[in-house]
Order: sequence, then C-alpha cells, then structure tokens
Amino acid sequence: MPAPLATRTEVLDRIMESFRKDGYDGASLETISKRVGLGKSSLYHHFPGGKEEMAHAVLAHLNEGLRETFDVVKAEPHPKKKLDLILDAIDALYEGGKKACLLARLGASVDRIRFGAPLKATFSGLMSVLADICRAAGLTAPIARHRAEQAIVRIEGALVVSAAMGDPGVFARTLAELRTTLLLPDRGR
Amino acid sequence: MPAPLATRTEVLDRIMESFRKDGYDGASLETISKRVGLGKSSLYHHFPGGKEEMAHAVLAHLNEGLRETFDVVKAEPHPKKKLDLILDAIDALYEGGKKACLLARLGASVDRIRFGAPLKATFSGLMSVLADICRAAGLTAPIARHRAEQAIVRIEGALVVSAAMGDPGVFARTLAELRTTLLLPDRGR
DNA sequence: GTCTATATTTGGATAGAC
DNA sequence: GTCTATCCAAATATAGAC
Repeated sequence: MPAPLATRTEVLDRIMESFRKDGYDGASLETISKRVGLGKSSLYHHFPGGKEEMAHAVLAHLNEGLRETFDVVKAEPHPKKKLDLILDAIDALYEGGKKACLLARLGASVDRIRFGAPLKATFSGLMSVLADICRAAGLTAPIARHRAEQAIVRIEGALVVSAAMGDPGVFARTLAELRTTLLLPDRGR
Repeated sequence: MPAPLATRTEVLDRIMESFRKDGYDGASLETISKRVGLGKSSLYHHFPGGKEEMAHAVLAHLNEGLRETFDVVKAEPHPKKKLDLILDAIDALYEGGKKACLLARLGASVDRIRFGAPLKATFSGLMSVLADICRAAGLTAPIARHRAEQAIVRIEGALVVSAAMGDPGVFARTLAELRTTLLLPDRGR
C-alpha cells in the first residue's frame, strides 16, 4: 500500500497478487483495494467492468509477460538452454513454489465467470512453446506434444501439492526433474 | 431435492459436490441448500459452525471414503493390481477428469480458513499408500517416496489442466501413463 | 429436523465532491 | 484520478413456529 505512484503495470501486478492468493471469489474489492493502495472508486475508474474486468485485465497482463519470456526463449538457439530459460522464468513467477498459480485459481470460477477462453489460450501458448523446445531437441511431434502437456501438468500439480503440504520442496523437485528429463530421447516402451 | 430421506452421508456427498464445483468461497449457503435439498436453517442444525464446519465435515467424510479404498488396496497382494485398484478409485472419484479435486479447491482458501492440517493429512495418506505400492514392486524407499509424490503431483495437475482446457483427455492420458510407468524399475540416470 | 421469516454483515457498485 | 459517502444485493447466521 505504500507506493504513491502506481503505474498501470503496478496496479495489475497487485491485483494479480490478490487473485493468486485468494482466488476470484475469495478476493473482495475491499482486500484488493487495500493491497493495491487505491480506493474502490479508483479501481472502478480503471476497470469500469468491476471485478470481472480486473480479472480479465490481469490475465491479459500475465499473457503479455509470458510473451516477452517466450521471445527471449525463441532467440536462444540451444534447446537445453531454451528449457532452462523458461523454467527459470516459471520458478521466478511462482517464487520457488511459494506462490499459487493465477490460472489454477481463476479456473475454479470458470463455470460462473467467463474465463474459459483466456485460460485455455494461456495454457495452449505455454504448451506449444514447450513442444517446440522438445522438437528442437530431436523429439517427434507427437512425443513433443505429449511431453509438453505432461510438463505443464506437473508444474500445475506441483504448485497445488506444494501449497497443500506447505512444502515448496515439491515444486523445486518437480522443476529439477523436468530440467533433466524433459528433453531426453524417447525410449519407447 | 428429490430424496426425502437424506442420510448424513448423502448430505455430506452433496455438500462436497458444491465445494468441488464452486470452491469454498464460491459456494454460498443458498446454492448448497438447493443442492442438498435442505433449507439453510436445517443445514445449521446439522452444522452449527456454518460453512466452515461443513467444509471440515466434508473433508473428514472424504478421508473416510479414502480409508475404505486403502483397506481394499491393502488386502490385494499384487503391486500392479494394487495400483490399478487405487487408480480406478481415483478415476471414478473425479469421473474421468470431469470433476475438480476438493482438496485443490479448498486449498485456495487455506490462508483464511483453517484447512491446512486436514488437507496435508489427506495428501500424506495418499502419498504413503502409493509409496507402499512402489516399495512392494521392488523400488527402494527413497525412489518409492519420490514416485509417489510425483504421481500425486501429476494427478492434481491433470485435474487442473483438464478443467482449464476443457479436455478430460489430459486426465485420462495422465492416469494411463501412471498405470504403465509408476512401478517400472529404476534406471538411474 | 425442517421450515419461514428476519436480523446482521459483507460485497459489489455508483454519485458526486475535490 | 482519487476520495468519502452511500446504495443495493447477496451472503452468513439466528429466531422461533411447526
């Protein structure tokens, strides 16, 4: 609440923190207002559509941040370094497993609020970037897609389990294993 | 609202459905009341502590159901059959990935409501059962623990991603892969 | 044990001054 | 652009009849 100058990015970052921590339904305008450091009316000035518009704006904001990361990754030629870059970004985003995933939290309200499309888009984007890396490492397209899907599954699951167990180590171990195994050649079965 | 006789188990099952679908904050007494088929006052008669007590009761109810499954699993001697039994139960519980995980949903409110202990207990229980199966299949204790942890990570993650993508196939593929790989001998690295 | 009715609080949203 | 004050609806919870 201190910062007197709140740029739009800062505002969005803080609203994002509210939704991440409490979920869409658990985050009230009251608590968001306090966290952002702006009164409710000021929030409505920036987001006339209220809480729902805030959530959509936050999702778009997250997507923008991810796109920047993706651009950096694409500029890197080595597959393993690509992977490390993206997992570093994910590790930082969730602060080593101490913070929840916005997408998972908003997903809980997907039946009542219209988050379906942006949520799906974000996951799809992440998935195709990971699949690209897998293919660059020499894996076939179907295997690459499957690996990418399971990587995201494991990242999301690790965040859920880390939070429930109060143990960020779960997340750390999961990321570490992805780093060493995601690009390994396929061994068939 | 049909069932005129609502045994406590039925009531708990329906409340559980409410929390699974909408999360703790998203489930209102109004919607719970409708789903259960009892008026709000009747709910308070059964759960004087209100919504929070309902959630705790539902968690205890889930634990009881899991314990019964665990007992059946323990009676089965073959590791692979043990695994299949437990994954069948999980598949049924989440209806092939179409239903969300109560634990993940309640985890979103863990900072405001006191779910930490029961949540952790449930995950720990599931984890130790899976680890037992892995050890019975010949894996060492540390490997078994790690495999069990990652199995739960993947199950939870698959539920999150399936819901967000609107594709239960993610869950199905994840379970299928766990069936064929969880008990495989360790290959070192 | 369940209901109707009501109290109380909180949450989302707006009006209008500065 | 931000604030204070306020409105209205919804949510939690209780009282008391049956």
